[in-house]
Amino acid sequence: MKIVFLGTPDLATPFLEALTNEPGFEVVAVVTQPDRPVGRKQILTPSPVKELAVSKNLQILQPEKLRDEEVQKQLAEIQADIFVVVAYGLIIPQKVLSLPRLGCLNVHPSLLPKYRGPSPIQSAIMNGDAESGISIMLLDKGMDTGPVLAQEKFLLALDESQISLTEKTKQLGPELLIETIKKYAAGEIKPILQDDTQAVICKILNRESGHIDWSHSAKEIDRLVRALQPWPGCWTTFDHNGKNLRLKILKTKIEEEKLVILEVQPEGRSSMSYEEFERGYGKVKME
RNA sequence: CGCGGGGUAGAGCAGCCUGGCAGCUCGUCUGGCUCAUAACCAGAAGGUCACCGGUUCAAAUCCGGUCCCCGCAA
Repeated sequence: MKIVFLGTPDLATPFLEALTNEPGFEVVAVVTQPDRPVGRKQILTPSPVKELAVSKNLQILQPEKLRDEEVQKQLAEIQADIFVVVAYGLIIPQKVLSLPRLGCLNVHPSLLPKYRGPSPIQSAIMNGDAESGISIMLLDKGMDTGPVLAQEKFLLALDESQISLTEKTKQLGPELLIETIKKYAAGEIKPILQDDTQAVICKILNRESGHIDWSHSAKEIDRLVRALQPWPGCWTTFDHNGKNLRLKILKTKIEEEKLVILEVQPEGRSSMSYEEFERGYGKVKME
């Protein structure tokens, strides 16, 4: 089976890894976002998926847009049986979706139709859900609206974080994906349409999403911190010798219904425990 | 050359603007108090003020350069 893989961040790499290791599967091309300038020095950096693809000597495509006709022609010539999309991050036009014989399969880290959209992992934690999961679905023209082929459900830990939930997805997802592709290709799966009335749509996150509103409850703030770490991260500001500085809140916990701040990082400084912070900066008013 | 903050005792910070004894909170060590303690009291050790050069009677502080860490932005 000839597969084209579309993905970009670290989350996508174990899926590509699993596909390349599976006997009978052949990843004939990898599509990932163009190298982006990263960090303070704006160094042009390849995506994690690209790095993996390079190490496996796979053909790589990095179009700025999939709307580009030249790219579409290239993808058509590959004559893939199926496209697999994991956190690609760019819109895939209808024309491209209809290229492969078996369609375009997507891994989405939530129990669709819950958390359609770009921040399913963070949303599940932010909302304090007791369970979440992974869905394998067929892409159609809507955003995460296509029929579902398989789902795996699991419980969330009380201190579940974006990091741990992402890790869970990386551990459980690839196997589910491989199984699903096999069964689907064999005609053993009947795609189940999503119940649009149950759909929950999550928003794209940005820096401001992590700006802590101290009028919120301790539990809400704790969940926000767990959901947004490491990106976009939670922060507040405080006054230090007349300067208003930003303070990243890296780690918190709930103790006796109260919010306990465990680890912070002041602007211009490295991360430190809250005890250390308080020793040096004194009691500060966060706003 | 995208914008900005920082490097001072083991940790976290002040001091720099306006040059003049190296400070604070905590930790460590010693002794005391206590049934006991992370508490309290008394005392002590611990510093190449990132590095290199310049100015000066005198530099953590002013000037120039180098290295390293970080926030914003992307």
